[in-house]
Amino acid sequence: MNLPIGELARRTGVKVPTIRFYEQIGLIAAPPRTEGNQRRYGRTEIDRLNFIRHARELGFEVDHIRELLAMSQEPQASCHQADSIAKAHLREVDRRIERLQALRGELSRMIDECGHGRICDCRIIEVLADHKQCASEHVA
Amino acid sequence: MNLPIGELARRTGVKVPTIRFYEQIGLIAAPPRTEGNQRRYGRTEIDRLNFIRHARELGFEVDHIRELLAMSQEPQASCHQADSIAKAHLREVDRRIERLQALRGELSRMIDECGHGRICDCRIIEVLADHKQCASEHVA
DNA sequence: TCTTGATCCTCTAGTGGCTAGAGATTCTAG
DNA sequence: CTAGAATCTCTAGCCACTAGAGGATCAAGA
Repeated sequence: MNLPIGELARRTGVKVPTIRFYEQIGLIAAPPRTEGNQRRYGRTEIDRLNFIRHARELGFEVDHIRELLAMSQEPQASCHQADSIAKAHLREVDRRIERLQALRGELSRMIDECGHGRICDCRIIEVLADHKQCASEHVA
Repeated sequence: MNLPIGELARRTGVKVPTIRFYEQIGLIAAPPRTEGNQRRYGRTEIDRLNFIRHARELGFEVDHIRELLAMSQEPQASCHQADSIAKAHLREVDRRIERLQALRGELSRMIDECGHGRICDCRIIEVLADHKQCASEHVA
């Protein structure tokens, strides 16, 4: 192993400055250095970064990830905490999906109704200008 | 009209500091002031802020909103641009929904699989650590 | 051994889209 | 006229990075 930071970045899909940033905020530990002061990483860090990247992609906040990581390091602890973090997160994800789907509907209606001509006939501008009644008698 | 900033905020649902911020970044024009240097707004600003707020709620970025606003000001122009901004945005929204739904599935599987015992039996950490095969032979 | 150029280092500052707070001034209702 | 609510400007903070300057180090080839 003994990977330089660039190689770790390549293998985990986390960018070099981001890895250093994660070290700075204590999300990953400071690794050993070469004589010339360069970081060298091992298996552990690949796993840990993959964990972090995946969790970030799933929308977990850094503080949650920190908790999860801490928990994963004392396997004798109860997983009740991890479970409830995940449940809270699931609720949040459901809320987001709901909101995005409503938004999706509105957006595609906007697009459908666009007159494809001049701005003055375009519902996109119109709809955005008027929240209360998003697609009704307004052309006049 | 001649509304003070707080009243404008109340009527548009955009917070006072945010209105000032929008002025600062040039999203809305600097309004006339009273002798005592306080901002006073009219109809125009109510409309414009409603437009902005609605577009932000729909997830449009400020730069996009800027373009849309500019377009709305020359009604003889083509709405092709507005249309394509909205379409690009719709695609982005679709991507987000997709990813959130994948996440949803993973989260609920994680929760189902959590043995409610010790961390070492809990898949939450595990599933997040390993993207490729999210729920297979890994307990060992 | 030397050189080259890719990679690495630290540090500061910037991003987006606000939000919070200090400390001073102005407005308005009673 | 006065009290207190609202306003003003300004700076700094938030999150999770990202960019760039200016310099050091590493690995491979000649």
